[in-house]
Amino acid sequence: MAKEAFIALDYDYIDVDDSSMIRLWGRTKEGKRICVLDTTDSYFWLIPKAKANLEKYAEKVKKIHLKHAGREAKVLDVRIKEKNFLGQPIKALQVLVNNPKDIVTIKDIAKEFPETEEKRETDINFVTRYIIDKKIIPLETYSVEGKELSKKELRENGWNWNVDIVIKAEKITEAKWEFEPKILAFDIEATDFEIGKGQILMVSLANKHIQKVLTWKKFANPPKEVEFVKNEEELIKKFIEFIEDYKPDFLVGYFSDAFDLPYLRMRAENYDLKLNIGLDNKGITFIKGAVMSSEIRGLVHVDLYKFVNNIISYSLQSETISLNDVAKELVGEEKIKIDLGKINKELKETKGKLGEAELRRFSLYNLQDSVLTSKLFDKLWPNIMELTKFVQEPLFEVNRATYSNLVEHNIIHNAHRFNEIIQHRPTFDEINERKIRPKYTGAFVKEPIPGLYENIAVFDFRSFYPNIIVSFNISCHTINMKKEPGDYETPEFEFEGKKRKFYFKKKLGFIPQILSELLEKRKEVKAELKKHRTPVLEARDYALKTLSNATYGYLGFFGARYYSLECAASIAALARHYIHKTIEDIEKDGFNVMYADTDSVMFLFDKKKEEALKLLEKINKSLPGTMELDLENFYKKGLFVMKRTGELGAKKKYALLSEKGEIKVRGFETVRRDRCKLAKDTQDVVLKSVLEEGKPDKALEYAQKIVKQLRDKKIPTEQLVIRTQLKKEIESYESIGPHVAVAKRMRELGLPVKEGSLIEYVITAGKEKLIRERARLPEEVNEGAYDVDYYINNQVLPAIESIFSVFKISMENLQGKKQKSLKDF
DNA sequence: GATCCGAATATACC
DNA sequence: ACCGGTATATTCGGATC
Repeated sequence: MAKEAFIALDYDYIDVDDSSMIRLWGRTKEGKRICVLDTTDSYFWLIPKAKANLEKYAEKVKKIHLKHAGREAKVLDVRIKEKNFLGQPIKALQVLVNNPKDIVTIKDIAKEFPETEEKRETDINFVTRYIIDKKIIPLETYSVEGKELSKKELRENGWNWNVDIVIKAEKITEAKWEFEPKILAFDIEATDFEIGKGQILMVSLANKHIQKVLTWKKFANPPKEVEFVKNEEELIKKFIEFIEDYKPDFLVGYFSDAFDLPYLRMRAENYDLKLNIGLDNKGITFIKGAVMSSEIRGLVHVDLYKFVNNIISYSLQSETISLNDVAKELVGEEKIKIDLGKINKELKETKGKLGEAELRRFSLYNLQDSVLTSKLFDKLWPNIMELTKFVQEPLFEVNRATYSNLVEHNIIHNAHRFNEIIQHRPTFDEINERKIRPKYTGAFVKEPIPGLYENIAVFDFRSFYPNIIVSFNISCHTINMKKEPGDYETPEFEFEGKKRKFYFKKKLGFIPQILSELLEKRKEVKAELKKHRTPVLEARDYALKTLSNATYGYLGFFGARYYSLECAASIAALARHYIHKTIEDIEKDGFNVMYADTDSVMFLFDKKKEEALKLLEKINKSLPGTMELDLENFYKKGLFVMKRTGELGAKKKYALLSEKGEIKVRGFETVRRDRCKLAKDTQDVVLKSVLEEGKPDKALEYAQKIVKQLRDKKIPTEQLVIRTQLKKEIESYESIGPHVAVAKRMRELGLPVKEGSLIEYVITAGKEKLIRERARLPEEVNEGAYDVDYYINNQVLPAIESIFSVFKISMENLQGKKQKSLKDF
């Protein structure tokens, strides 16, 4: 009997005889690479029609067997069990089969039986099934006891795996030990951005201890990290060798799912090389979906870009999620600046002959990318780890998961605690039906009256939507269309053209319960965080916040297993009800509520802080369930402006000055990335001088100075660059805006533009009427060639006009008076 | 040909 | 296709005078 403390980093399953075996790929406490073999039942559920004779039905199902895919597909056993489904207790058949791959064929036969109402859990991956039933959770540490397979036994089975030890598990128990992941970050440089064209010039590898660049482009005085190889083929061989020798747990890249690994594969194929860097000796699996994934068995491929894009980006300040911007914000370091376009052009024009200095810099650039990726991994590892442990799906999946995936995984991995049969993934037809349903009414936003205010209090609901779900027990399992005694109810609201109410049973549903546990855990973590802040605790808090906040959106998402537009609409209706009630309560106490958006209210507290706090307490006493209103902050000043069109106050646009002197800007051009720097900076100065000093006149002088500088062409072009993202394929635009026109130009120039690219352009002066006809790439713009009028009238003035109009300073009517209009400068 | 207005588009707020 | 609705602002592009 062998015994090893180990951690499961990766999971898969293989056919053994007629059934399937789970492989847990991981690391032992001593640092050996391990593969643990284990088994679990493979099954799905049949939900019978009400009149079905269960015993007879079970006997019939039990007899299903057929030859399929070179195997005997058969039902091993059928068990009649008491289960819950959609909140109702039912009797269901658990159909155990010998191989999970046969579930599809067997369920198709069982589906035709007259007794069959529904089939469920046929779309649960066998790895997920294993994790649910055996509770061997990814990234948790265990101890395994079992039989170690000898080299001979492995050979006999044809199991040529690149691990130190293979154990057939007999017993797996929890065991606490510290795991430090051994990672290797990598990055390639190639002559072309497009996969299928060009070749690989360099590969860099890095972690805390290693910095290495492999290249066949030789040059004098190379940095010490650079190792020259003969040619591209040798480069790929060395890369494979290095990984084989170093034996990392994770191979980490940035955008490597869709670039580095597919590129490497393509070039390796060119030399008949196999990228056998996985532990199963099977190379890399490329999973083509809407976005490509590259999976290496046992050596988990982490693509940090996916994680940042799906999960982290919403909490970042960065305007893009490029490695440069993200690393700058999260690890305080940037990429080495080189002109990749120029290098690629030179490579093409001189058939690959770059200057020595350029190559040296290029190699350092390549290395820095791996170094940044490695550091970014260290920073994000607690987040990835906490989410993985919490939702209990393998690291590879969590790395690439979206919010809805995470919410759903969390539900799936908890359903068994409630004896629930898991709802199926929606079919193509169901998705299409859901997509065409009309939108429901969402949150309430109160229109502010434009002006500069003093002494503002802000209250907001703590985790508003999650707490509504919990307090009103909202889920597709608990919803009632007609009121039953004791039901919770929504206010009356318009839903799909009718005035109506929805009702929710008192008996706690399992989704609200999972959510309430989540909120409870977050409370504990928050309390813990008050005592001591650690990266792991912060990451745990972020994971819990992410999951709880995404639950409401998940319910209204057409791809969700537990989709319910009625529930999502009910949550929104309750949110509207409680924000209105809060506004009324505050107004009843004599305060002036000037603004509200979704879960927050702003009102003039008139220097009566204590009274405001007392009111907060009073409101809280009247709130049901776990709902709670918090004091967000007190502010010294707040500015609200008018919409550009119409005489209404603009929603979602304000600036506040806190008592500590910090300015909080929302919605203004200052915080928008599709405005030029000059407009944003000018607005920022104007906002600051209005809020901090209360001096609009001084701000006006500043604005006038900027306008004059513009007219005199003293503003550097870089301040006038407008950045707009290409959100679709270039050809699919109906309306060609400036950024689309520029993207087309870039494509003609051979520059890399694709969906998602941030297009930079400057508007130049000229006779052409349309703006897009005068939009140019920044590098195309000669000094002073920019269109002064455009930047004054379309960029700078719109950003400040609305602020000045609060102080009755008009841009037009100032002509002839003591002060001059901005347009005169 | 100038002008008006809705549609298309991007981005932010919560 | 990969969580929801609410909201502002800009530019295009076609209709209208």
